[in-house]
Amino acid sequence: MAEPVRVRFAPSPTGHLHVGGARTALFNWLFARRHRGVFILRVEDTDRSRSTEEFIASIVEALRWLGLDWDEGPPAAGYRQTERLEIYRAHAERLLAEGRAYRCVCPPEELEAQRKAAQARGETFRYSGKCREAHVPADVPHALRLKLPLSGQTVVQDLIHGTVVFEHGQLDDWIIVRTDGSPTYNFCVVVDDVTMKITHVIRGNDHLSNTPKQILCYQALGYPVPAFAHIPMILGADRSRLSKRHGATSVLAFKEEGFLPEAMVNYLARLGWSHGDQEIFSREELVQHFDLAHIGSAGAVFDRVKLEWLGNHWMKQMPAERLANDLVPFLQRAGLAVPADRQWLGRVTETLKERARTFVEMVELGAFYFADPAGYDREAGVKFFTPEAVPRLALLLKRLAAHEPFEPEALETLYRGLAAELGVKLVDLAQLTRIALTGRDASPPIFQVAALLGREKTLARLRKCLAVLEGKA
RNA sequence: GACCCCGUCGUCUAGUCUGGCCAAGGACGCGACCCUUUCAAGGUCGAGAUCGCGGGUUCGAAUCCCGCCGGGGUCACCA
Repeated sequence: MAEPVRVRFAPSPTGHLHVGGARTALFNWLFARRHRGVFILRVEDTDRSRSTEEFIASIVEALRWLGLDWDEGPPAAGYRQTERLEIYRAHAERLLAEGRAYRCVCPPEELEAQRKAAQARGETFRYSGKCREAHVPADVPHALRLKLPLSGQTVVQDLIHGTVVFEHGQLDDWIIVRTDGSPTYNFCVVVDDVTMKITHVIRGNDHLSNTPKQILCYQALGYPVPAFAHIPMILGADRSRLSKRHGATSVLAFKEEGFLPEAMVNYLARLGWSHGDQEIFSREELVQHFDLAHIGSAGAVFDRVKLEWLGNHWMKQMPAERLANDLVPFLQRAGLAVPADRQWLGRVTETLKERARTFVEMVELGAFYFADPAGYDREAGVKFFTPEAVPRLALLLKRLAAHEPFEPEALETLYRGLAAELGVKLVDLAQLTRIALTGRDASPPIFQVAALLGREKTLARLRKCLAVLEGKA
């Protein structure tokens, strides 16, 4: 048996979890679960000015919602970079002692000037190496730079992109510790991944360019280099990196909209990864089939419409109890009374799930179950509130008052009989009833609606409608 | 600008490593029809890709090689 797989997701809490980060987390999680390995959550909060507790809580909430549980990480201590400063300091000191790093006192303003000059000349700025052999004494304020080889190349064996070669001439002695003593991101990542014994670094493609610098750091430290897999980025419709201007990108925003986490996970997994022609995956199937080999190498455009399709698909799969349960907060938010009868609510969701992609839509489509319609859809009224509507409603009221049982099948029999009797089509009676009961000309099957509403409410709404029509006449 | 990555229907993709089964398959979306008490859902059919472009190698290339073009990413004492 090979060494156990250990992977991590390392967000920096400077914002909410966005879909790109969520997919990175998902791929790591799937890889860990697939190989019975360990999934670690690590918080990269070294940027104290932008990192907040609120964002950490938000990211945790998003991961929980998606069902991506971690084996190691917060709230346990030791998984936040701000708690690990001593570890970075020790590693930096060792590099310095072993001559793999050196003190640098070049003033930032001077470097900035050189950067501008290089840019003007059309070149990439690289640190001159001025302090490399300067032997700066420890008692003057200094930054620490990693000493890189001047020639040769570093090869990244990427599990997705294959062999990627970087010339050392393109790299420079980068800063691992700032003048204020704080470690830099690239250095922390290496030290963390090494000390947490990470075996596979699965992260966004935007980090591929940083990888040779990091590999050189592993080597300077004398540690084995983990395997790398740089997954392509998620793009907006214009094929540039997905951002807020492309619309909702926060995972929690999709939760608020009422998407099922199953749909989100299914969608995200299929965005960039594939398993033949299969589109629908349960969490278990994903764990069973996921592999890095079938992650594509091209960026993928985020397609909300396809997510919505999956939203509807998973709604249809979900058992009534689960739907009833999950719908409650959305009812509350819409200001609708939450019915005490959960079983009744379950039956209501059964009639709604075919046409809803999210819980917000479900509430919107089924509001009439929980409150009397506020009015009647204008266009529907024009079409169905004809002169014949009044006598028809009156007749329906009369027949419905004593009809037994008040259930879909019996109601349909009654309606069909009445339609034949009046010489009209069923649809005429059905639509009239639909508008009276729901306020609109589109709803779940009307006999089910009536049965669910019960005789009392059904009659009351028909009566109300009749009154309105007579008042108008 | 330099370096790196990427390039199959509008979108997600199968196929590319191990050339022929691909005059390119599936899915979302779109159109039509069927079903039907409405709307959805479902079913059937259809439009939609000269596999970024140009050369080569080969009996044969989406698949191998070279060049070009296009898009994206990275170049901080940010993460």
